[in-house]
Amino acid sequence: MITTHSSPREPLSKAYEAAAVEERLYRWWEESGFFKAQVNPAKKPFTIIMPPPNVTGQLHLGHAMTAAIEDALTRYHRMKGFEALWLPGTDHAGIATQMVVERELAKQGSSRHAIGREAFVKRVWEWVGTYGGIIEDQLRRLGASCDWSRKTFTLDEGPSLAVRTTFKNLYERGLIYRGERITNWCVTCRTALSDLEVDHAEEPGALYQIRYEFADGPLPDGRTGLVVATTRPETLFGDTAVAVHPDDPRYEGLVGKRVVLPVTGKHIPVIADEAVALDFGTGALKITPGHDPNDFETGERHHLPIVNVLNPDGSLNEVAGPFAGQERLAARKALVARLEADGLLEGVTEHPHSVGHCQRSGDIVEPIVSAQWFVAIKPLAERALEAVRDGRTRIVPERFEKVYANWMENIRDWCISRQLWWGHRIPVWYCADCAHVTVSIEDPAACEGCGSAYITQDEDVLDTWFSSGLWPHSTLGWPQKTADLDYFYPSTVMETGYDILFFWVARMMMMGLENVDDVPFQTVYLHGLVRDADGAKMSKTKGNVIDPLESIAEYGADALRFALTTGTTPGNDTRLSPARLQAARNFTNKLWNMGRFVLAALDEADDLSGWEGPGLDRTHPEDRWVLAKAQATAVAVNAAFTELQLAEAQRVLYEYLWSTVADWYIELAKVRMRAGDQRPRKVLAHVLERCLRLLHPFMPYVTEELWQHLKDRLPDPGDTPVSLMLASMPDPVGRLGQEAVDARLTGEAPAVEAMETVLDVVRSVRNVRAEFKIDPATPLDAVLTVSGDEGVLRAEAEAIRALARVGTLSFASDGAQAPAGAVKLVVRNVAVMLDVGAGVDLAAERARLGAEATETERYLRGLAGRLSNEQFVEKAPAEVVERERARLEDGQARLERIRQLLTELG
RNA sequence: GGGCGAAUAGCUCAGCGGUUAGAGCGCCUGCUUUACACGCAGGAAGUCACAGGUUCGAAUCCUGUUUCGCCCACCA
Repeated sequence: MITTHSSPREPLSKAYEAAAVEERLYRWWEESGFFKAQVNPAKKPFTIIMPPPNVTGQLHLGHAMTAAIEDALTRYHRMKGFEALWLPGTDHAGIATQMVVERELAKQGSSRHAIGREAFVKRVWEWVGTYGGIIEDQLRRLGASCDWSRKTFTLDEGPSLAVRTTFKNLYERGLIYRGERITNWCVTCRTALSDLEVDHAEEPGALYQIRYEFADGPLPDGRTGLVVATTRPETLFGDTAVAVHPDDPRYEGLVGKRVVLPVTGKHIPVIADEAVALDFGTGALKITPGHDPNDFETGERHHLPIVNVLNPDGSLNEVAGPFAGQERLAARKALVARLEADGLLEGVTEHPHSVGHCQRSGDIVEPIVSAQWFVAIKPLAERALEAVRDGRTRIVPERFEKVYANWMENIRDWCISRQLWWGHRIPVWYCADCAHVTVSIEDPAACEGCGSAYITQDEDVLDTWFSSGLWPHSTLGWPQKTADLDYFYPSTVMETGYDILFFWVARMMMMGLENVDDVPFQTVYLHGLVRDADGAKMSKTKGNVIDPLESIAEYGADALRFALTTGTTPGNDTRLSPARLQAARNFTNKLWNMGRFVLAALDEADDLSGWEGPGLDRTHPEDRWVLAKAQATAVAVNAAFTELQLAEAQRVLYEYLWSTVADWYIELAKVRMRAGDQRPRKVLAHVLERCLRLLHPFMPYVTEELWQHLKDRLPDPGDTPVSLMLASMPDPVGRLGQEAVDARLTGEAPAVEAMETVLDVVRSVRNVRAEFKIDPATPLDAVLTVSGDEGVLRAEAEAIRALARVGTLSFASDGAQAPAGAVKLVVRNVAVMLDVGAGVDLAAERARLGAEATETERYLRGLAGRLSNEQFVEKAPAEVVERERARLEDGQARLERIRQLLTELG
């Protein structure tokens, strides 16, 4: 038996204790099946496919950010009546996971090669079995309401079938091909990489000028050779030509000559190619088709041979002669020394340049030529580009649509084969007898071409992102035509960090359109990176990492979620500091204590007659005021959700709850409740309950816990299911229409305005008290002079007296007069005369009021100027003009009051 | 070499065409006020980077400049 809350009448702890609430509630939610979604034609679907974290990963703030946003969206739409599916999963993360297990093996003095492929893969599965579930439980701690019954792993049967089906389809359409191409090679990971997996960084380097001697001896002008410039001298063993620009006068007549490759004595031709820059280096370019993408193309144009100089581990191979076996950077040093000794090194200049590094290992990436599998991506990219251009998929923030388009327009074929053992093995079999290539979804027993049984499967696995790219449809059952796919696809929102826009989002767009013939999601929401308090990227080596689990333990999951998603905007990085976590924690505590107060108020009520009656008594100005603002808050929160402005939704709720309800309404209610008025108890319960619903998507735990205590004691029970997460979202727009919400049209504007005046009067008295350093306990007598209706001020007299500590409050209209030494100030249309006892400096008073008059005059001049401007009155919306007129009137009334006081002062 | 973002109170950031520009933190002055010191009340603090322009109206839109940051790109 799971208890939903800490027992109805047990006193609540003075401070909110997240740890006492979170685990219990989560277990209850999950075991009750509240997170589950199913095909339901009666409802509209709302789908988010969770970006699958690495299966061996640990929760970091990026995940926490993702979870906070996606859970808020999911819970909100669930409460809005959508069939909300948030589908979790994990990614096998090829290189990352394999490296982790390889490191383990290395510690034991073993290696994957020592134990062999089968044993190694088994070992990784064991690892996944042990550590694979950790991140799921960490997501649970955040309160993630995802449907765990649908949890998927990229290597599961379904996604694997999707991978093989996609591979075969693309192969048959000619969009997947195998080719000898130049690709990025990581010598640490010993695998090819896609262009995206290479990070470029500007680094100090050197440009070596090396003389290649003419094979036929010196020229008539005395030159003995050509000088080439290179940053990677060790690749010279792979040079198969030297290229000059055809119009370069320095090298006129040299094309066709042969030069001698240093060390090896090999002869290579001088060729002419327009791609050579005249103004860089020496104008003579060594061509190494095996180790430079540009040279590879030049080589193709000139039919040059390709020479590979590197072993897979980054050491030089046998073509390097005496340098064979040396690691590439060591070889570089040794070769430079040798060239110098041979008198072939013409010079060395400093040359900072961009160097590619493997995203995973950090090692310098080497371009090499090898047989790899590629996706001919252009046709897929065109459709993906079109889908964003025509708005079928929208990217938030919009500026990333340009980034996306730019990448899609310049996309290059995608190298998808990896020389790893952990991943989806490429579904290709080579025949030993007929050389036929069999591509098959099922493991074939024989060659498709000749029936030979001597077939062997391709050794490589696919890029992890290949399976990730299928995620939005492979998790829903594709390639089967499932009801899930039909109902939940395309997903509503894809929410993830902007750093994987190309890696993942772009690939999902292409693959989704290709496989399902529809976009994978309607909206892409990109959040920024979480940085430390100083704006630095968090990293273990810097030691500035905030561990989300520690934050949850210290501040609570609600606080962490709130801190991560408040005061931030999509696509912009955000800084998280303990200060922000504290502020969020304080808010949860504030809410908790408001709840405690309201619950106590309900307990203490000695007469709640009419409690069950329909709706609330809305006659009292305080109640009308707080209810009108509650309504406006609900409207604003719903509007913010529509625009995916989660920070705004939370800001509005924070402000309403703290600044309106806690700071004022509760204090006002106390006054009336002490006098025996029961109505505020109902209003409090109602308002708090509405806010708990609105806030629940962001702070699921504290809101649910309070709601459980509150739900059976509501004045207007209406819709009270067993859990807050199943309750409906207050949405006045939906029910009443936008116009009806507008305070002016509902007739609430006068009540709201009048109450604001009351609050200002209270503030002004407090202000004077502080200014004159009057003890807070000393009551001050006050006289009010009101221009206009003073009904609300009279109705609120007790409130003013209590909150402002006024002794006798009287009205000038009753003939009351302030004593000669009273401090006089003007609040809106009210003059407040405060008896502060003896000793008011008349001159200072005159100066203060004079300054106020001047300021008000300046303000009024601005307004009057605007209103006397024909253009303004003509062109500005009537609403704006009207508002300015009203302001002018109010301001004039105020100015009059000030002037009158000045006259009285003499 | 292209592209993007940021520049608003001491700090971190909202606001992105219509009040005399806001919040949190920090700062100053007071408070054991029976929900909360994770709190309450009051206060100080901003030529919204700079220069032009569009507009009845600009922190907000446009152009340029400066300073940071990021992304993309095969310059040996």
